[in-house]
Amino acid sequence: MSPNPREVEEKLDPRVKRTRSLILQAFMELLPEKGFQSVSVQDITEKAGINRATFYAHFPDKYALLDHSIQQGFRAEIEKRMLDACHYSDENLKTLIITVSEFVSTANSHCKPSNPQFESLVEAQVKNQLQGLLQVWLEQDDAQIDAKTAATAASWAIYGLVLQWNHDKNKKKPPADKFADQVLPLIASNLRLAQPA
Amino acid sequence: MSPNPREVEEKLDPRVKRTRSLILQAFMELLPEKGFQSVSVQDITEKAGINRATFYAHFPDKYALLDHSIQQGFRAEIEKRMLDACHYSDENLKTLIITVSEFVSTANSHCKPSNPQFESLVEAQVKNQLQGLLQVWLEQDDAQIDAKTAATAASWAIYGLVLQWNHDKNKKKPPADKFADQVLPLIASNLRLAQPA
DNA sequence: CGGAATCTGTTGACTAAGCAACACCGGAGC
DNA sequence: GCTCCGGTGTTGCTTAGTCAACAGATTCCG
Repeated sequence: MSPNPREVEEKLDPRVKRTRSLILQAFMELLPEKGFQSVSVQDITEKAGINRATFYAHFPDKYALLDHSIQQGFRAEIEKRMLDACHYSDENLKTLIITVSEFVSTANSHCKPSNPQFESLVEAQVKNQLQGLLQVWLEQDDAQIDAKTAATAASWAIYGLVLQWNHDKNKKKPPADKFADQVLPLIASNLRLAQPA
Repeated sequence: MSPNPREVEEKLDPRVKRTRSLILQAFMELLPEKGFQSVSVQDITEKAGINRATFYAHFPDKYALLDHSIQQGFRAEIEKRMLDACHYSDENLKTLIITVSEFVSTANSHCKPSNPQFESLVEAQVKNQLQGLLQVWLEQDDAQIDAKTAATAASWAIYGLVLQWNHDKNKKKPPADKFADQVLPLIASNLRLAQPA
């Protein structure tokens, strides 16, 4: 058998766990103070107290590290609110939208000056996880439209709306939960097509 | 050339630095919550996230670890108050006495229930460093009594007085700097014999 | 008492991390 | 143009840390 995914997360060499967390932590501290572009692999390894070669044993480059960080960060937010392992409901959908809104908002504030590579990685990761999550929510029953299609549409819709909301600088940008209330009917009607008849 | 002592402290393998600090930190957190006797090597390595064998690569046993911890702790206090690298004066001597008082006091409070092995290690370490420090203070000039003798006497005197002071439970135990003022003349007169004529 | 359980030190084989050196690239500055 | 400099990936060799297993020692409890 190839290594079990659940094992990979928990029972791995303590050195590896340490090193990864040192890299992640150093990276997170450097991001706000230097911006993504100007933080170098050297900066990270220096702050983490590890050798530069060790970094490359874990990540191909700093972009992969960013990718991984976003993935972990968003996943953590999802799990914190127990949105994984639950079913579809308007209530849960609203919480999900709020989560995305806040995540995108704080993520962008972590990386100044704002950087297209950064933002597109956030977008890709978040949409991807959204899509997977929604699909699980819908997959439990048969329906008019298949779960994957509905999940894809909804994840793009949510992310697009959040982007627009987030770019409402200063003026009239409502708090995340007000925003969620506004867009909820739109997304919900979309998803109900994939709910049991 | 054998490895320079100054290099040993700074330019050593990052893994070694990490591991030692993990051990120290775990130990310090465990001491107050379990007491020295009931802290096992397993507890320490578990909390530090290292392998038990790795512990034994750094310290022969938990007593050696305690010894090292006390040494580091006291040295840090001395350096914080810049008592190393300075000369003899009543002012400096008073600060030194206060430092010892506070160190012994907080050290004992860190280890409950109080333990004879613990206390005797504190005593040995502190007296040893005291002796060395005082000797350096006195060594700068000729005098009636040689520096080593005076330093030894003074370090024992200081430690003995501090112990007595520290065992004045609750009642009438003055703060460290009042205590220092009381005993200062005693120690000072002792040391002045080793001062330049 | 006796044995079950737990902690201790120690060993040898394996793996991750460190280090130094390399070629390579892209920009800054003369 | 040119070099110089700083960052990037990559390599092979060394060293620290991990793991599992071992034989004592100690404690605990029926």
